[in-house]
Amino acid sequence: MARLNDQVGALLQEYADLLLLTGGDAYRARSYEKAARSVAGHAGDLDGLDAKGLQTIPGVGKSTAGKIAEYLGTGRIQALEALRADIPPGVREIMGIPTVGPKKAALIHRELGVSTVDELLDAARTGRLDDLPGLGARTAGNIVRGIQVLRSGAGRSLLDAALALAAEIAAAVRAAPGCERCAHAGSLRRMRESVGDVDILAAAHDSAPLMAALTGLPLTAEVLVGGPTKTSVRTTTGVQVDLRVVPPEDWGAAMVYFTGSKAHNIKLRGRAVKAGLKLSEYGLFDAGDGRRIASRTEEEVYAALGLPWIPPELREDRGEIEAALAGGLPVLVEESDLRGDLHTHTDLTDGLAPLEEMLAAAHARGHAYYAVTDHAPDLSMQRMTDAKMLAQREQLRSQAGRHGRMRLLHGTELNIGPDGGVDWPAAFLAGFDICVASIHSHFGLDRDAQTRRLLRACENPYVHVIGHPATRLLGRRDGIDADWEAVYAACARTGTALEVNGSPERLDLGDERIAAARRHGVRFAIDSDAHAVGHLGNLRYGVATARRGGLTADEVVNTWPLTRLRAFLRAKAR
DNA sequence: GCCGTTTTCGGCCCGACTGTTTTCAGTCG
Repeated sequence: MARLNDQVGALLQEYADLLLLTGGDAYRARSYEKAARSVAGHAGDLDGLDAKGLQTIPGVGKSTAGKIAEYLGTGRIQALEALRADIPPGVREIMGIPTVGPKKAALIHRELGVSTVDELLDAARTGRLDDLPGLGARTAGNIVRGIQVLRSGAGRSLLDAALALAAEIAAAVRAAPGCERCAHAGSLRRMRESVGDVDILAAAHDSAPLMAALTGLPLTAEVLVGGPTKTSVRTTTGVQVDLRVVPPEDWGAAMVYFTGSKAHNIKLRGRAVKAGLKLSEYGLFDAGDGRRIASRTEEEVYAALGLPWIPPELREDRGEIEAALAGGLPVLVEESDLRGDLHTHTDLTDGLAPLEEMLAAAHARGHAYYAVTDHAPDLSMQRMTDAKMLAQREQLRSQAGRHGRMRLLHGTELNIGPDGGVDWPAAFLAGFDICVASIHSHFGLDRDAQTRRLLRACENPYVHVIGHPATRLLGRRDGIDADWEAVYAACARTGTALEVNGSPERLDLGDERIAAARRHGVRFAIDSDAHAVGHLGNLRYGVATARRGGLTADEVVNTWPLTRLRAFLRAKAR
């Protein structure tokens, strides 16, 4: 089950969406949206708060607190259920299609009776949308493309949600009588950016109590397969979970087998065959007499194949087995290598928490340094001004020494305009300790224009890091098109770091581009892009993505001591 | 619906882009 705060946040967001779809006051809807984000990002637990306590959360007033309290008490929100009765769930789904908002979704539903994405796709393809006022053939084409983008990521869970689900299930299975070990495997263990299902592996002599633990969970909506070695369920959130139970002595071989990837396993089995062995989920055996060679631990299985243990993030058959054989596996960066975070926000722009709270939370994470990088004025919705930024700098300087030995850097997240220019003239930029620069709009420019744009940003002596370089949103938006090889070369030449943005919705750069960029000698920054205290932990997903790209600690500038990092930042402006 | 060094009403996230229109509505970040 998702964290209670997230559940409530999702309900408030749904309420806001339904208000918009029913033509309710947009400001009212925005209030609920704001409350939804605020509640989800709230550091404390909602459970146990009364209506008065709830109102201490920013953006939560009397009315919203009442709805949350109602949910905590009864598990329902009457007002929400009333709106749900009016609007089919498919209409809200339609609203989630890029280029479709509440107005178009409501219009299409009202005029054509369309209430599912499939019906909309049909209506778009048969030209029925063109008859509606304000909609034309181009709109229909955009809707069809939008649905395709959405579908390409459909049915997949993002890394943070999948890991949380896996942890909850593994804990329940582990508590079952006779369970000796339990852990997640599959693409989730390889830390892919999104996963289609969640694989859980457990070790026990008797599987029945473990299977019962899974099927009996409140989050289990439906049992798809129920056998002695494998049980598959669908959760209330629609995710398929497979639980496999193996004898404890087979644990290592099963872990290798169920972690995959398929291509990695095929290569391992081929290697086994050549050595007169047979590898399966039950162990590594002598092909002749069937004698068991190895199976208890992963290390044992890999060793018997003449290989060192290979980190799961690398098991994609992208050369890791060859590298392992040659003794050239990279020593991958670990979360504990990170000394700081170089891209974070506060409530001065679109963050949720005030500066002091973010600093305190960052200090609690043990950071040696921490950069505050709120948005700059070109993102006009954030209403940044020179004066506000300078006041924040003063505020930050006054915090120096109040958070142990953590050093504070004053930075900003600049906006890379369509021509590659950024907010503020050089003289103002020179006042920052660090500048991240990111693309936030004009995603549709052609390849040449996007490349020129990124190259110009790299050439800017005050731009130290390119933030979320590809600008993708997983399952919702493909990134921009650019000549990436040219961008990597420019980053390497100019000493500009590329960000590995740890937000589970971005993971940008992605693993394959990281691997390509590092061949140019590019440096990277693994950042949380935190907009709330709870997001500071996003570094975990950034590290996982960096590991998939094969990064070592030395290639990541925020693993460096502050003096080396500062030298890197200074070198840019020379 | 929320909020307050313009404080109990009247603002609130502004500006650009897209696609449909000839002056604008809807969407997005």
